[in-house]
Amino acid sequence: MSVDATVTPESWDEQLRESGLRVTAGRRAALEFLDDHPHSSAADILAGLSDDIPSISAQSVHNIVHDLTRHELVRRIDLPDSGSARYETRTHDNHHHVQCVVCGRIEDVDCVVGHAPCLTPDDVHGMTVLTAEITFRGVCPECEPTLRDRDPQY
Amino acid sequence: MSVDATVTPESWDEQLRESGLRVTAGRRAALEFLDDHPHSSAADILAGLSDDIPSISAQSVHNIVHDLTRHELVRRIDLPDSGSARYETRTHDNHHHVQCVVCGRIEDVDCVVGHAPCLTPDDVHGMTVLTAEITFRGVCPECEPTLRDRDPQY
DNA sequence: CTCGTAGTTTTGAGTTCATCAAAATATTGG
DNA sequence: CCAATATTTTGATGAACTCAAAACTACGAG
Repeated sequence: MSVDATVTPESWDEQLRESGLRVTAGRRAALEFLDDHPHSSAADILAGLSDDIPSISAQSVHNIVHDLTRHELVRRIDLPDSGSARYETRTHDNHHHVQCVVCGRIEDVDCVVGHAPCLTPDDVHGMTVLTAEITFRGVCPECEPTLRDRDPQY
Repeated sequence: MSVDATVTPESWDEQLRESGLRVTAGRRAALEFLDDHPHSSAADILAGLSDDIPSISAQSVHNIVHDLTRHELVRRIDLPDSGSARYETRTHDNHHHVQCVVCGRIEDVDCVVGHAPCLTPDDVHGMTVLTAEITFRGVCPECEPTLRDRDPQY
């Protein structure tokens, strides 16, 4: 499967250059793939890029997402029961996520209250809060019947 | 190092039995240790229990925290840059966490707004939301000087 | 346009965290 | 105290990610 070309490919090149990163086929392809497939794991990215770039290696993908994360071109997400870290291209809009506890499916949720970091807790033990990441956990429509079979109380 | 005995040890036994779990030395010790050392990793627990229970193995610790998590006697936390999953005994009060992005230190934060799940997002893609977990990320007082040295903009 | 340098990718090995399976052991109801 | 079964232990296995050095490539200088 190849990536959708409707997203202007040049914009990634510009963003890479603006971050002081060199433009390589792997980085461009990873950004395009993540834009089309948000919440992908490193393994997902490797599988998605292997057709276009047969030489790509798992380590390269790890290097790429690591570098892109450090320069905030992608955002890394760590969730329970997901096996591995996920990545997405939406980096500066302070959105959040819903995760189905049954199938693990992840979807975006727009900022809940006001502006980033969205919430102002009382006692943060003297820490300077930079961001607030919210993960809603629940059950998606497709999984509710499954859950009801196992646990009629729901 | 041994655990603090001010927390009634019997209460853990009761909670284990109420959950249909057998009372074993490992489970009791793990609960006591986690109560004194919240946000511990499996490795932390293993190290903390080895003095009292020399025969304990890493696999036993994984079994224990897995079983206790399933029965909601402990809660598992997955955070970025923490290396491994963390566990804590506060399970039913819907509290949240602050994490220092420099040293990784984790502290508790009490529920921010109203009742659990604290927040009601607009579009959750049809999912039934059960919980909302908030992770604040920031810099703790001890690390701010360090950060200023590296990045004078802060 | 060519070359050189420094940033990237690749190759290969290694580490950590966690899971699976089966044998040994311990808990608890009877 | 015994038996049934849950739990721990032992050992093997796997997945995700990191580390290090060699091969390669982007891109600016000349």
